[in-house]
Amino acid sequence: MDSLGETIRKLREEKELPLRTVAAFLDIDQAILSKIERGQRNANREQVVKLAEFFKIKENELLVSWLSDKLVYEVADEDMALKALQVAEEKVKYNKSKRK
Amino acid sequence: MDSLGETIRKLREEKELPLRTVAAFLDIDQAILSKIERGQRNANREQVVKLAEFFKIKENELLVSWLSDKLVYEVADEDMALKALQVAEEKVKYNKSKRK
DNA sequence: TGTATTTTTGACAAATTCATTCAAAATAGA
DNA sequence: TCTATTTTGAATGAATTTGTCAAAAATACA
Repeated sequence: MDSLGETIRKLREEKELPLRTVAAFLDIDQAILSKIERGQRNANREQVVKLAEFFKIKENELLVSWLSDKLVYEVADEDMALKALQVAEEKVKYNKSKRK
Repeated sequence: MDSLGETIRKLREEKELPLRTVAAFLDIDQAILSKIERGQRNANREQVVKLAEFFKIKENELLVSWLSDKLVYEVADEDMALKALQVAEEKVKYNKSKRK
């Protein structure tokens, strides 16, 4: 149940790399990466894709992790969070079938 | 499977009220309400609560509709949309159990 | 038709949020 | 302690959101 931040921090620490190295690859300030790892900032799509490339993990897995983090953030503190997520699922399924 | 906008437009038309009337109750310009009804603008929490009050419907139902709209919007155009919603659900459940 | 009413649109401004940079402070390890 | 790394927060600028307003478009209906 790791967040994107926790996931990439673990990966980075496994390889014993400083923030600097990964940040350079992403072409961002290391302060930003530090914040992303601790969930204080949102990564953008491009950064997630590059992170997957850097750590050689499946891009889609990391994208799901990133997207779901954003969703959780969106409904945080709402009593109706779970219900809203379930209804959103229905809506997405409905839209999908409608588009065919 | 109605969006918040569709829901409140139907309610307003049932009662044959002009945008003006509902907008006045919400204390917003009728242009904004027009856009909310057609999904071009997001309502805020306060407006949703007032709309429920105005139309005398359950506040929670309208909040779920509003929240789920935002979630759908967030994952729109993403292939991983459904998966992300499911993972987000797991995360919310996990956080809930953890907070106890 | 013509007229009144309602709805939609888009330009604009204000307010708010968001991302980024930077340097200093805190932390960790030898 | 010395050094490298990480975290923090203030400052800035960019981007997004929010609302106002007036005109245009659509609608209703005599």
